[in-house]
Amino acid sequence: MANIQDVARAAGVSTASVSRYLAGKTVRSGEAISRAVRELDYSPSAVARTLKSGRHDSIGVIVPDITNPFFAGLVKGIDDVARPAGFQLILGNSDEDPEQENSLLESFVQRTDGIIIAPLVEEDRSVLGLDDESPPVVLVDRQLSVESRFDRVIADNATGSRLAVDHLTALGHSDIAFISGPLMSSPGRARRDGFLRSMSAHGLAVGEDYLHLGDFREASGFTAMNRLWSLAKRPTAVFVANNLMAIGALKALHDLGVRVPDDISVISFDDLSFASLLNPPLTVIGRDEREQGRIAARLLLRRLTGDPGGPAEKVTVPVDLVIRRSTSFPRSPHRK
Amino acid sequence: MANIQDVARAAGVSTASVSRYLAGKTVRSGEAISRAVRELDYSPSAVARTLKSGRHDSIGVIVPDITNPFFAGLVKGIDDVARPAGFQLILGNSDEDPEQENSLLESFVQRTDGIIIAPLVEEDRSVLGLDDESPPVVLVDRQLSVESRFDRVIADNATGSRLAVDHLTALGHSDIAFISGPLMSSPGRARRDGFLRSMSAHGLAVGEDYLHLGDFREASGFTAMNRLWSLAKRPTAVFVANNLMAIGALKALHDLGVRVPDDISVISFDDLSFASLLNPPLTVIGRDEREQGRIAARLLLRRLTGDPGGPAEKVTVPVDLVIRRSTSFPRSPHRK
DNA sequence: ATGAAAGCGCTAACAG
DNA sequence: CTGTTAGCGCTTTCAT
Repeated sequence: MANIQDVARAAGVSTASVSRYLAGKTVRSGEAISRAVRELDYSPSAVARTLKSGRHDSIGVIVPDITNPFFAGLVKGIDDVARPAGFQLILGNSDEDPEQENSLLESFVQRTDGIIIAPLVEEDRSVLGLDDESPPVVLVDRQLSVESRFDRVIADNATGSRLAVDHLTALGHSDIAFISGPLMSSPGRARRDGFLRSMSAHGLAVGEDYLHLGDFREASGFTAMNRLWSLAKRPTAVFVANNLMAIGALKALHDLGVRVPDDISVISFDDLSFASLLNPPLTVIGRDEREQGRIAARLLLRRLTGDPGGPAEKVTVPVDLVIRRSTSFPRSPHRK
Repeated sequence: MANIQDVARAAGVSTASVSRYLAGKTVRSGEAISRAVRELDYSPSAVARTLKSGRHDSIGVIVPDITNPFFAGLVKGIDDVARPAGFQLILGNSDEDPEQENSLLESFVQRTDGIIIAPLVEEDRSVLGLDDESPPVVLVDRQLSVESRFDRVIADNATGSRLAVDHLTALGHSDIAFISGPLMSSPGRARRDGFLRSMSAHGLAVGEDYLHLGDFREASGFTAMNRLWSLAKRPTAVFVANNLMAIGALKALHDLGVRVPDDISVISFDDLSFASLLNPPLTVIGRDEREQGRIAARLLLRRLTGDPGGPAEKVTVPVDLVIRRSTSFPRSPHRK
């Protein structure tokens, strides 16, 4: 591989001139350099460049589950604004595993100019352990409990839960179960708290039986739904804290031969591109994840290219209720 | 940020000793170095290390669409084997755009020890332009037309198409339409060729009307299906070349009020985790994408840690027919 | 086992 | 505008 010295020699100039030429500055012998570059098929070493300049021209994104369409959309949104700004996107999938998240984060701190991350838990030690030397970090979809030194863009989870409960109660439901995300994660907790608060605002109690803990993955929704249906007093509606668990729950009901919404109403957080194709089409609390990604990227770019200091900013993105066919008024007797 | 010199100074040794200590070699003053590292919160610069050693300890993966569950699964499979082997995964999404693919590839050539890519087209100039200096590359899911210098792992697309056609004809269909992927991509072409060949093996002709070109994305399946249904002589079955286009096609049929499989049978390439939840559950040609990812990763690791030379290997992964409910014998009259 | 020193390839003062 | 030069932080001979 040719290096800058080879080019300088071939063009009969100094390496500095080549470097300047490469940086787009006007150089007297640009012609000759250009030719030398072409003939030697020279391309500058990004590693050396980074070592010297400290710039990577790339930003890192760490998500808990790239398989989740929500995060896939988020990433696209980030790409929408990062790429035109001249930044490569580098993706990492923590797979809901703190160790992987930590190793990804450590790696990205060294390899990127800035990081956008959806931290696994509110007390995320990896993120909290970051010091001033680390590149700017913005939190997306999930936030931390104690710290507020990071920019962040979060969905309005409390309102989302309220919309779901309001919808269900308006239909006449009162026996409403909840399949929660992990309470260590900020959306997990916020959605559950919102659910509980809204229920009690409606004067409705929620028994232990009706509160199931999941982990945001499909299998846990499946398990929780099976448990729910084995209860002596079955719920007439269930609110599931995310899309993947909702799929699991739907599969469980399907296997059980339970009809939705005839036997039970189902509503979930997070829309899906194919939600309308499901049987039945799924009623959801949706939001614009791509826009959420764009906002996060803009927040990060501001730190990168504008004022690196300044107080941390929190932006909340709205959610909305998308009524499809998986919810209706309670129809069947729901005792076993 | 402390550097190796600071540590050496604090420990009263040379930088060489620190470097050796870091590399896990036995050093006399390991104790002192260890303390210095801890006190200074030292962590070695990956960039400097790479510049010197040439190693990145990471491998790059470039896929056309991270939103597609197939590729998401593939990436997980790669991660399954790359991470235990000590390699970070770095993901890039080319978004079916040759320019993005090229920029990603150029970047990854500089930042990784090896690359796994699903090239957009068979005549992929970015990949074909790679020279001996580039890190090893393995092709996954899609291959190139001319070159065979790359290891690759490909699905048995021809068999997949045959299984689909056999299934449909066994049900009694003869008016079978096909929504194709881009013919510039290897699976696009292989699946279409396989379809045509199988059809003629059954003595069935395929009119121009029944051959629609898509781009593997949802919207194109939607459009194609609408066209198909506006034909004077409608097909009684349609074979869609991938999962995303199948979703689009299903949406079109749904909007049109067409019943599946009563009015038309639908089968597609690529399974989906939620295929059984669709209305109706989708009959597909499936394969184990995660395993496909694992194989690709193993192929790459062999180049990285074992024999870098050796002839390129091609492995073909099997496909299978998963019969659900979207296909049945032709029932309704299908003339307009 | 250890230290001195060269150098990976580049950029950015600095002096001209 | 140009060339000289000093590193960025590390690994790795090469002597010792």
